[in-house]
Amino acid sequence: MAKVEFNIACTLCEHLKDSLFNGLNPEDLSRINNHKTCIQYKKGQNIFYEGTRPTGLYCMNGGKVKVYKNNVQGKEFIIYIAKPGDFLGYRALLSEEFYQATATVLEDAKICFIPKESFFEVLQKNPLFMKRVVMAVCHEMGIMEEKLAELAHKSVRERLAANLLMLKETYGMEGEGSFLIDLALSREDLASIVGTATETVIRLLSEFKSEGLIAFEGKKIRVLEPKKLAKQADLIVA
Amino acid sequence: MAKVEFNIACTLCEHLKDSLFNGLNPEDLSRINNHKTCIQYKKGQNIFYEGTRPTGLYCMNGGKVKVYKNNVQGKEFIIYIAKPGDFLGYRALLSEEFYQATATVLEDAKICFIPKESFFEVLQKNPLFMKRVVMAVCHEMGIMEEKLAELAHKSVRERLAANLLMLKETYGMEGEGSFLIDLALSREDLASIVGTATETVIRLLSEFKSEGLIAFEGKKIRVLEPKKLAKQADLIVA
DNA sequence: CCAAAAAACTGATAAAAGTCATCTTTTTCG
DNA sequence: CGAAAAAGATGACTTTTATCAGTTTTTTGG
Repeated sequence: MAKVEFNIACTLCEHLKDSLFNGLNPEDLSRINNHKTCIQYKKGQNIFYEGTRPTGLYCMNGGKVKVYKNNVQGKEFIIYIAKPGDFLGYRALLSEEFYQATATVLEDAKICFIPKESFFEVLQKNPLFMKRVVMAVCHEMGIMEEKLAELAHKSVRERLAANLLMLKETYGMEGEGSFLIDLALSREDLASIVGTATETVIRLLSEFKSEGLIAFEGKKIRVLEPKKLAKQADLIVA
Repeated sequence: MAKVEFNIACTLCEHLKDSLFNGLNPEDLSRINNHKTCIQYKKGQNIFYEGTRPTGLYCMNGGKVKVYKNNVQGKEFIIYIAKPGDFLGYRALLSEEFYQATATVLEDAKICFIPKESFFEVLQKNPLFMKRVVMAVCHEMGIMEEKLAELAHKSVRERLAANLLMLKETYGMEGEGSFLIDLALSREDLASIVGTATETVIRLLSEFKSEGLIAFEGKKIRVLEPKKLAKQADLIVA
């Protein structure tokens, strides 16, 4: 499958406002812009692989990408789902390690690649940008700590509810007093997010559905009762 | 309980070499040194609390500290155990958020507090130090990703084995062809590291003991067979 | 040093969730 | 379009692990 290039100036990128590049001075932004390569990926294609060395930064311009680790038996655990505006693969780049996870396209994506040198150059001569990157990394780390504690002590039912709410926050489109999670996620992928078996997710989803908390809309899930779902997630021992 | 101060110059600190402050130029190190307050803590005392705002950075000079989150039912999940040379509470400081975890002394500790302003000043005027901090944060994040995947897909037995090996790597003292984990950890704390119930840890530890993989030495654990323990951890479907 | 508290341990039981087998529905692609 | 593959769904069963209740051992502090 040949790689299809596209091109769009960073200054004209509709997702610049959601990205860490937002606020960069014109000079630095043009440095990024002049060195980037933009590629269109199809669903199922890989962006990078666990165990390989990063050579630059990926910046999402369109689509959705899952970042996941494979365990010995080949079971996936999804660490993150990237959306337009997000950086991809910056953790390993900044710690100068190999990728610890693999990135695969969930929904056809447009992704810009910025070579390591250009990114580091801008990072080094722009303390404010550096500060914003550090803040973002540390914020991400807080989310991970939260996830760890959740994984350690919550039931699968609670984790599924919590993750549906999280997906609603990030990908939710409001309408008809409810929220459509705008992400075509297979049951298997949802299981890899929650950290459970596919069958268990299927069963719990249909429970949530019959309890009127969610509805299915094609491949997508509509959250009908966020508050009731939050009760399911919170483990409130009333 | 009155706080007991102590004082030691950063330049003379025996743990400087293990710390991120290592390699700092004399001027910057003396700035840190001149603004720090060093306090001795007893076992059980708290360093900081979840939900409060960080006002500076803690740098460990002695002892051990657990950093953990409490869930709704009061169950702990231990995110990290800090040892001399480690920074404490820098994540929330750098992301300018509230602490998301609580820090409590496990073994009597000596800890230096560096006010936010001094730390940020050195950070801003010293790009190399900034880079090292960023690398450390991103490395930490990689460890968390690993832990997440482990928690999601490994059994308690495997996780216990993996965590014993991890503790051996960090706190292990070689001797008699085996490694003593130099950390007086209660069964409850070990359960909070593994993410399981105390009773389960007790049962599995005595299994490992009767299988000759570990031995008990007072409150501490000696790893007798790291390789066999690794097999238990790895989930090798032979 | 001794009583009380905390930690460690043990056994029984129940609940949660994984696995396996099978079937149906949907999607993909030649 | 239609066959094959993939995804979704359901039921039966097993395993793991949490929970509860109770006992023993160790630690702590007056």
